[in-house]
Amino acid sequence: MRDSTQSRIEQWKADGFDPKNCPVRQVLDHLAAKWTTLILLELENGAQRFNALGRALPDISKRMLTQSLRDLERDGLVRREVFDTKPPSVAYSLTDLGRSFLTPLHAMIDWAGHNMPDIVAARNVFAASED
Amino acid sequence: MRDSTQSRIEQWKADGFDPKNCPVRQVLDHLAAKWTTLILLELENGAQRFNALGRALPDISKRMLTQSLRDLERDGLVRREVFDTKPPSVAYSLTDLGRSFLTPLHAMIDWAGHNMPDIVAARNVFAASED
DNA sequence: GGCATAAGTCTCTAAGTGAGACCTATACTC
DNA sequence: GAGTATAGGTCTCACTTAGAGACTTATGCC
Repeated sequence: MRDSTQSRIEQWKADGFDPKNCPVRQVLDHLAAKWTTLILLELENGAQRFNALGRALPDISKRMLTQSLRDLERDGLVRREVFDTKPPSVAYSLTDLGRSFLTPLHAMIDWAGHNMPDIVAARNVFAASED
Repeated sequence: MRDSTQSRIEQWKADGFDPKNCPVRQVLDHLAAKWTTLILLELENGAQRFNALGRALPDISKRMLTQSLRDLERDGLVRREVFDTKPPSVAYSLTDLGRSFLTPLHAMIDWAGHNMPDIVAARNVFAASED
């Protein structure tokens, strides 16, 4: 096996990166969280309000919806706008940064959709081998 | 209070998908987990044994290493081979399926690396706005 | 004999998640 | 004018999950 491609992790270490404090990891830890990706997909078509998001994602609790939206806002992927209606309403929408994340996200979703049959088959084999 | 545009998730629902039981989500829940991606990256260069993986990923516990490897094995991304040495050793390596996942994974990592400055800037703005 | 190594398992505790009650303010319904 | 609904959350409690690290079983090394 060729060794011309050193692993990314090895490179980072060589560059003095502490893997425990890896910035890419910090970003991915947020973005790969269960709900954030679903929220981003839901916002792909345009701004949505808090409760509309909650209805679109039926099994997210308000608590986690709030928390996930805060994370996305903090990282600059989502914009939060408060409108002075009565009662006040809040709209969430993608920033340019958030929109740009959809490309790699869709790449991963497409991979999952495309390879689902193999994964299901592997799971069946694995389950069968456990008896 | 109808939504004017139909989101991708809405479309799936219209197609009879239960979002709670979405197969893509099941796959992504595993693959987007904290450790699985790091393990896959670590295996990119070739097979590794259990303890070698543990040393490469210094802040993973043995418990989670075992569990993550099992998940990856179950989904067919990683192959586990036991060698009858003394004491017996176990090598983990990527399957073709696992290797194919590296493409979208690297796309996401590249995005994170490339957009890190914007994210850090956004976090600073957000932290400043919290006072 | 005592220590190290292999690949885990087991237990205990700490942290994170989900369900859902509750909050403040306004407007509509009867 | 009491009740109900909507908005966008927060708060609490129960439950699940993750992390730290001791323990296991068999062998080789000094």
